[in-house]
Amino acid sequence: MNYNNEITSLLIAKNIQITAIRILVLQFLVSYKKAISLSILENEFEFSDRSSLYRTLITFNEKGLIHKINDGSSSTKYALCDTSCEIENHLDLHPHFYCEKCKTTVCVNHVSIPKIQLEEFTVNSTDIIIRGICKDCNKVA
Amino acid sequence: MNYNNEITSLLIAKNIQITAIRILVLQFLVSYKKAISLSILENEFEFSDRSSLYRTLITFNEKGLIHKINDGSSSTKYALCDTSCEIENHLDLHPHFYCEKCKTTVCVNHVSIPKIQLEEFTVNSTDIIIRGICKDCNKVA
DNA sequence: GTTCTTGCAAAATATTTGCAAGACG
DNA sequence: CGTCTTGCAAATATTTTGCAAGAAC
Repeated sequence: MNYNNEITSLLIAKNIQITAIRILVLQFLVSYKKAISLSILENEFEFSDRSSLYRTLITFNEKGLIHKINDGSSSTKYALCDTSCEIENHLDLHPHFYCEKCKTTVCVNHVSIPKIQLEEFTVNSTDIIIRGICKDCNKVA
Repeated sequence: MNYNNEITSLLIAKNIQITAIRILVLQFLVSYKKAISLSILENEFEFSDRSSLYRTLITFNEKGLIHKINDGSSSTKYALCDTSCEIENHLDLHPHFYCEKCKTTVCVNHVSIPKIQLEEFTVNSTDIIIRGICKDCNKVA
């Protein structure tokens, strides 16, 4: 395919073959600003199929374009990785914020994860979920 | 019921009505040392029913006897609260460690959660999951 | 006897896979 | 043509609920 823009460049950079649904999902991810779940994608792309969207997420995650987030809600979420995120060292380096009111999750890119060392364990990574009320929901209340 | 020991005392302290299955589940929780999921309880108590065990966990959680943990595995886990944990202020005050090899989760009681403040958000609580390899699995490897 | 708890069945939700058809290089 | 991707269907896993019977107070 020969359709050049930032989106396709991102895919190429991560060595992901370009397809229509992948472009659309990535466009959506970039514009949505918040973490997405499979069910959000299902609603957004009703013309497509759950399993295709699911496999799109799997692929993006495997190739290091997005990362997986467990925010404590019933569904797994995904968000775009930092540009600094390499596939060889594919870790979330920032906490995530979960709004208990609107149920959305965002990356907190400007805070870094403190490295907690534990004597008894080998530590590979650390995930932080911060819960509370987001700016928009605070306004409403 | 009139069956006095540490287990029933714990239930009474948390204002939980004493029943047979609740005693057994709590005994198991105390001795197991690790976080448990519903499916672990189902295997342990085959004579009982999933929904009863599920509702036991719900009750324990609501009454502040256990807390819920999302360790990134496919199932929700639960662990005994610190004795200091009050129902009015029922938060996990410690990180959890998830072993990527044996898939078990434990409380890291001797480390406390750093209080991360965010300008844009109202912060209610913070959950930390540390991933890696536990002591026992390190020995084997 | 009223309230709370349990067991059974089933629903609801979320995640995952097999397979054949289609698109891409 | 061979490989990768998609759509459809269905399986699996997990969580949750309705309801009636039973236990506790």
